[in-house]
Amino acid sequence: MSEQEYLKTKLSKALESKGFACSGEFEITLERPKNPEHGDFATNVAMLLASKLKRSPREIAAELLDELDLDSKIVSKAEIAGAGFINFHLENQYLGESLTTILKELDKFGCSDWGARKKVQIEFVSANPTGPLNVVNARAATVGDVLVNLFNAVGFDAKREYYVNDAGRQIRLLGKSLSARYMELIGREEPFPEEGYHGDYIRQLAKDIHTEHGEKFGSVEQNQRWQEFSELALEKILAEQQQTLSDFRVNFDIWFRESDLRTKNVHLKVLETLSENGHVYEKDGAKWFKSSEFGDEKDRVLVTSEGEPTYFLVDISYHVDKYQRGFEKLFDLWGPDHHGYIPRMKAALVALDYPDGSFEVNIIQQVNLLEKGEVVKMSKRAGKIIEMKELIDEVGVDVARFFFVARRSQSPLDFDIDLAKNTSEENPVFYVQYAHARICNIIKHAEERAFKMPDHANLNLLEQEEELALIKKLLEFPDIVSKAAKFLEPHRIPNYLQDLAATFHRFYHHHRVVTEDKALTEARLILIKCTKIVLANAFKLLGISAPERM
RNA sequence: GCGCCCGUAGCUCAGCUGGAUAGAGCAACGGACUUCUAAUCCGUAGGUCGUGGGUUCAAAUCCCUCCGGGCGUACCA
Repeated sequence: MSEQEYLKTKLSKALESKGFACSGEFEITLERPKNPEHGDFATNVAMLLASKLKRSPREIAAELLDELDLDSKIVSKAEIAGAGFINFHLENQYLGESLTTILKELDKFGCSDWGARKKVQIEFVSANPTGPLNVVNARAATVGDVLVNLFNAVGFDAKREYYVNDAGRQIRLLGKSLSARYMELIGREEPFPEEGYHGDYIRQLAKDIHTEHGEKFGSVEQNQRWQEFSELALEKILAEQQQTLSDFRVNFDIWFRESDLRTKNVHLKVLETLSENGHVYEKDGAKWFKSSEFGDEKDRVLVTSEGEPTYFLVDISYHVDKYQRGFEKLFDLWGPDHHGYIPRMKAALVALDYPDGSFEVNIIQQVNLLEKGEVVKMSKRAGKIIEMKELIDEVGVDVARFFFVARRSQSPLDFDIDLAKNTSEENPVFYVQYAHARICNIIKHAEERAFKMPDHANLNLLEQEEELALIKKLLEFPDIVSKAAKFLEPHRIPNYLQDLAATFHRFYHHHRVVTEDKALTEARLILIKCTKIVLANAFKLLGISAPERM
């Protein structure tokens, strides 16, 4: 049992036996006070009860305190403070011994099981296969990947999925664009499609195909050529995207193809179900979904007057398919340009009787690249776009991942390229990685002095302020992981890492690990080993490396 | 017009879902290498938490007004 659970149990028992509140009536909150003088944990229950019981909070706190019956081996001091807080101070000896939990759990330290193996899925990036991935895709890739790591760490069975929009109008346009470029290459005119894809990568693709296949497509009938070029372009661009993502250490469990839904007519079945339930009507030759009855601001078209299923309809069927594959909870990460799309998708899934709240969307906000303090203006027309691949080649995977996940994903991110490339003290990534490298070096140094890493030591010797601060910081880790997962806020991990690294560096500068004092050396070796474990576990969640030396 | 996101130190951002004196990093200034790596540490300075109201023992946090910035608002995907 963690010290938090211990305190909560004791508190709720005391509340009941005093008749202040029944168990489950409200949640007992324990917080970690900012000010160390306020102890390691504090609770405000007495203040919350004051108005209900019509008594002074401090009076209530005093009675609770009498009733608590705390183990003095765990809690050294419990006192009333301020307006009616109860502050708990943990016993140093207990703190030291709790390090053994970390030694025992190793790479499992920080994990929990509240997910109960529930199947969840995160769909992210899902960029159109009509061009290279951009920097927002890179941000989404990082956030999604880390979220899955977090979910799995807290006991869910979480999967990464990428939706490939390999059907519909855009793919036809892609084929036509490529065809026009190809024909141009072999000296034959073919008008470039309106709203076609102008990027240089299309020209490059045309060249590749020309080198590979020569002029053979020149004689193919136009519709046939468009079709073949659509497929060729799609597969090549998709392969490129997959390569970029895997170089970025993001590995999807499933690449789901929209065309699979279409060939199996899954979307038509969904249309049928919605119709049967009376959620569909016809107007102006189109079929509409009554999404406004489920919280959307207006109704939406499912099938156009020309008989084309809309992207929306197919997307609904995609989400239905996810449920049918056994996922109980669906998370989508979408770009900022799609947030208006959320209400209608939620509406559709509720209309189909999937539990409200089982589908959630997080918007990944835009990325502003900064160079020399200036925003790098990007424009598709001018062909000035920084691709995901370029950015990563430039700054490195570790740095890019850390930067992308270090901010709340619903806020726009300023990505300072100069800072990211900076391999000095200003770069927070090196700051945290350096802590790990430094520990490895100390351990190596200890071994050279014939100190083997001990299995156990007298951890009561760890009583210096910086040692205790470090231990407490380490013990916070499971809580940080849980909350990062619970609130879908992966940025808590980088924040914590910087905090932990700072606490460690401070300890390092105040105390030597390897000294003549054998017992103390052993205790401190265990302390830094635990620090190393927690750092490595956090790095693993973020998908960045834990360097042994720098 | 309507909807969503954002507004906290010069800059980039945290702030534990309502708690105690609002915190980091960078930039600035002053110190610390004969030591287990100075990619580090110690210290100084820096704030009307956009504005005005409300809710209460308590508001950066919750509700409303307004101001400013970004994005969206298709029988497109």
